[in-house]
Amino acid sequence: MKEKAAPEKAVPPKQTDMLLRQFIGYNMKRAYLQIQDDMAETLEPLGLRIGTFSALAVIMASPGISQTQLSEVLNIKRSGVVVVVDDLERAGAVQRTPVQTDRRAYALQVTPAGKALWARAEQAVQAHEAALFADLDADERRALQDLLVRAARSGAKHRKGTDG
Amino acid sequence: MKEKAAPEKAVPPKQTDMLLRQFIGYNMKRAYLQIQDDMAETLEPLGLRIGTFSALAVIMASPGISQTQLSEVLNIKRSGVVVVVDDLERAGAVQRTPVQTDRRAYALQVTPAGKALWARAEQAVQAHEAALFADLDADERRALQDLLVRAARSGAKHRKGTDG
DNA sequence: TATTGTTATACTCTATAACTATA
DNA sequence: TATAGTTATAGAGTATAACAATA
Repeated sequence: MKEKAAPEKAVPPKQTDMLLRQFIGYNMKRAYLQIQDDMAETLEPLGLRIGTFSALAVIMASPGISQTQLSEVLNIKRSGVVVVVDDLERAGAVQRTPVQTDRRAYALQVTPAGKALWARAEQAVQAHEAALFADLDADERRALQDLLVRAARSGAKHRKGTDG
Repeated sequence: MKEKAAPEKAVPPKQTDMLLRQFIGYNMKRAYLQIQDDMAETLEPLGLRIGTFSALAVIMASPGISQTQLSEVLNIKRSGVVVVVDDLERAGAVQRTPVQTDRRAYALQVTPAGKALWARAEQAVQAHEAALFADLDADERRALQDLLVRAARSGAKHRKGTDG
């Protein structure tokens, strides 16, 4: 199926991305893309995407949050939040409830159905990650978590562009 | 400018993504997105994007590589490689040279100008990462690198979808 | 028949800008 | 005038599908 008399093999495959392996950004991207598709597949049977899963988690943890606040936590624009919340509302998982003190804003709430959905989704993703990172033991996973959080924090602090 | 009498503060900001922090995927995404924009800004004055930077690195390390091979290393489709190579060729950084043994294929080569460009880009990104991850010491950066590589490898091994 | 590179097209995610209704 | 949510639109990145030239 792929044995065509080995017609050159000009490239030793182990070294092709040698120059990229030195960069944290490259390894981070590889690792993330590796799990992204799998994650989407895990959530699909629950009617969730990565974006709606994340939003649901945040509203679970912060009932009454506004869409603008949600956009800040998720690091996306308010216009993007609309689509995500529309999706969750259509699925019956969250509700836009009026805010008495500010009639422009909505307080987002997770419905009972949404809470049940979250419980299932959280468990599915936990199982998914346990399987995906089976080659790392608990200590290593903790270490990775810690380093990722600190790397993100360090990155945020030393950015050149906006908000230094 | 943003002090409107603190009109509820319904959400304690430290806990909003509490339920997401448990997931490696979430922390990986956060960390990666944190550096992605900065990376793009670092490369822009050199006329490179993350995609063309990566391709240039691979062709540097593997002169004569074909576009199909490049697509495998970069984990993108052949149709996507065309755009990237077009871009690098237009910039005078790489060349499509004919392959005598297979007239369908091109052997990709980095031009002298491309090699000079790579040297500058590599240095710029090294400096960029050194600044961005200043809060991690050398040991911690090595540990992060190692864990990311192993996480990606573990992920690739345990995927459910294609190629188990 | 299968493969290389190519084109055309579509889809996802996100950003920008303009609008409305409130404040 | 500024802000919350909304809409329309556009861009980047990548995917799929079909094609010509070659194997």
